[in-house]
Amino acid sequence: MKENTCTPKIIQYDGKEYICSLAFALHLIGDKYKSLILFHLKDGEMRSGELQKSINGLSNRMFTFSIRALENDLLVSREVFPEVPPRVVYRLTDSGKAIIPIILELDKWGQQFAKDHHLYAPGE
Amino acid sequence: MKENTCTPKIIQYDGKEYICSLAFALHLIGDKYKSLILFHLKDGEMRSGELQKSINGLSNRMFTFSIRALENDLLVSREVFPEVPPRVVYRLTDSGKAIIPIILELDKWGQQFAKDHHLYAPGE
DNA sequence: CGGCATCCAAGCTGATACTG
DNA sequence: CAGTATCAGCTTGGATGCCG
Repeated sequence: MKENTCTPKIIQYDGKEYICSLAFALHLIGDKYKSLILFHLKDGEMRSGELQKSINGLSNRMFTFSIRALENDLLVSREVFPEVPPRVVYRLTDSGKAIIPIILELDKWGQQFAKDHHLYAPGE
Repeated sequence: MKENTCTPKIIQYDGKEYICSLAFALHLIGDKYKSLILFHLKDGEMRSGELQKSINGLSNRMFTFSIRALENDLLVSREVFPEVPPRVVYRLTDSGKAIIPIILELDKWGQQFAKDHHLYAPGE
């Protein structure tokens, strides 16, 4: 096997192979909306609709898709209350909580980069 | 504007809009191969072919595409030596170096997750 | 209210062949 | 050696409509 990949251990998950833990981590949270969803759950549980609306430009389809993946990957847990109308609440699991500091760092880095390169929209 | 996005400041870059610095950061490094490339440059400059071969499964087309984007985003710099055959060397810029610790954290998190959930391929 | 299914357009990606 | 061009298949993601 190749010795010069980041962490040269093959990870098998959900029928796919990842060449290293970094590639795997990116699969888990690197999608367009996944880390945004995790970010918004950092302060505690949220209702489904509330969570979806909190992310600008997130369609219902992609929200369902992303939150299912996060749930399946055990980063988020889902609780359904048997009421009418139905109520669904999402919260972070321990693995999900563990990644929040990294996401915050990434956010900070993005801020710094945007500041350094003057990318903030005028008037914002 | 929405108040409840992660860092509620619109970033404009390269003709696109990002709802927050986290979404922007993920655009810069969240692709399948970009952070792997950055990771492999962390210990110093590398030649083009050497860098490409260091990443398992990276086609020439995607390597060119990714490294061009990283260069355009000022995370990587490129130096061409006027020789025959040609020699091209890539290295991290300061912005690129600044993100390495975050990538390392992400890698570590992925390792931990894989360990916790027994995802490492047998015999690896 | 929560969320699934279908359709379809747009973008991504690998294979291959080619240039300086 | 480094990089580009073209094409075809797959994936992504939004819009819409429907169900419990």
